[in-house]
Amino acid sequence: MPRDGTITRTRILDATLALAMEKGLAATSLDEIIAKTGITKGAFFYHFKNKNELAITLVKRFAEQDHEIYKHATARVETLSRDPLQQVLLLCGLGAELFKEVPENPGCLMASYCYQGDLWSEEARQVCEVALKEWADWIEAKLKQAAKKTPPAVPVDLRQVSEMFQVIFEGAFILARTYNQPDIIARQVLAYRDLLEALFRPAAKPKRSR
Amino acid sequence: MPRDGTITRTRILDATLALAMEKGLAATSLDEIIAKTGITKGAFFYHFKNKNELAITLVKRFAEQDHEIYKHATARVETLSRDPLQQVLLLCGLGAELFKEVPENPGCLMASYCYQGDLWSEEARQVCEVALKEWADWIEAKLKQAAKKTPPAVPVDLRQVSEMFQVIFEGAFILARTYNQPDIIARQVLAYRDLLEALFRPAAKPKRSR
DNA sequence: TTATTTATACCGACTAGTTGGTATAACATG
DNA sequence: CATGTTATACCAACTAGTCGGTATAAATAA
Repeated sequence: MPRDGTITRTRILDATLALAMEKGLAATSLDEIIAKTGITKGAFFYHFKNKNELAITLVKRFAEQDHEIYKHATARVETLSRDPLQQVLLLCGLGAELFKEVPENPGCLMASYCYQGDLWSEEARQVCEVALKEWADWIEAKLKQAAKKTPPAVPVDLRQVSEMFQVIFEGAFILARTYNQPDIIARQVLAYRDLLEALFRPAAKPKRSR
Repeated sequence: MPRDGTITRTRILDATLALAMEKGLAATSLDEIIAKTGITKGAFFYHFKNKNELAITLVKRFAEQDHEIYKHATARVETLSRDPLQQVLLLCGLGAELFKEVPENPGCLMASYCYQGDLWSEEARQVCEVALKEWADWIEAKLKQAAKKTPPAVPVDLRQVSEMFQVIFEGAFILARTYNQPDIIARQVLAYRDLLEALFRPAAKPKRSR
């Protein structure tokens, strides 16, 4: 056996991810990827049959890592509290913490893909959809439980409120880049948490009840 | 005066906007833009000295149009209600309406730029920042007025809550593309509106007050 | 133990086509 | 005719992708 090729493969993916976050994968040439990885054309095309396969492999890995975070985070908050609403609020806190000490160039590969038609194949789309859905599903289930105990202060579509979790992240990434303020991500997630808390506040007692 | 060149100029910008939304400007070649506009290289380079100037001109025009919508929408809701909170809630309703009958490929040029480093010049960034800020400023002012009348149900950073308006849009665009459901944009804005309403609900009366 | 085979992993020059951009001439219109 | 507008022809640099060949190291055979 020659030396382990999965190392090179991983290095290619890492380099590509960094470049994709910074300038978009569509605008990144293979030559740049190759240079950053420190390999040659030949090596690259040994591991990936073309740029598109690289794109899909990369987003799949991204989705897998997201899934790991999902599993870890939900498990964690479920041990920290038994109350479903508290679990969701804790999840937000955890999410904010993740972006407190901020990565170099915060952003989402999926978002970057979906504004670059070349990469936005149906296959890539589905990978992203599945990755996003599991978060919303979990949150929705929790909020529905919470709503049984404490009815929301106003009538709302809890599915939308759940999906908003990711809407916040995706939107905050963009504002963080536009304002050049990475900490906006954590702040937005915390604001979302506060709004959830307000939603599930015990309602104001009317004049007299029952 | 020879024939009017501003028509061609506008046609170039329109064609470019459509392509940029669909596949990203970085991945769009000048040849495609030229073909879609129905002109030639010579005409193009008469109007724009290079692709980058086109990019900046385009985002500036986008920001101007955004500004027009801002002026129109805020003026409208300010006539519809005298209550600042209601004005914000109405603005959300208006925003949702705008995306009810949905444009071809909903999305935000600014978001598309900020994931494509080539285009993301400091100049472009500032144009976007100004465009985004005016919305947040207006909403923040209104919410602060509202907070005087009715203190928020939980302590929140009203600046973040205001900026969330755009966070919702930007994030919803991405989810709309990922889920292939354009109506998610209107739904998210409405959910945001509902959360705001919950936040400014009169607080539950404690055992006894004053 | 040593030589040979075999499969994986990698190299770097090459190609066919595309890219953004230029030079220059033709055309339109006041 | 003068100016603003558009067309044609072209280029150098870069693009993704190919191809013949090499290095490595484990498995096998002598």
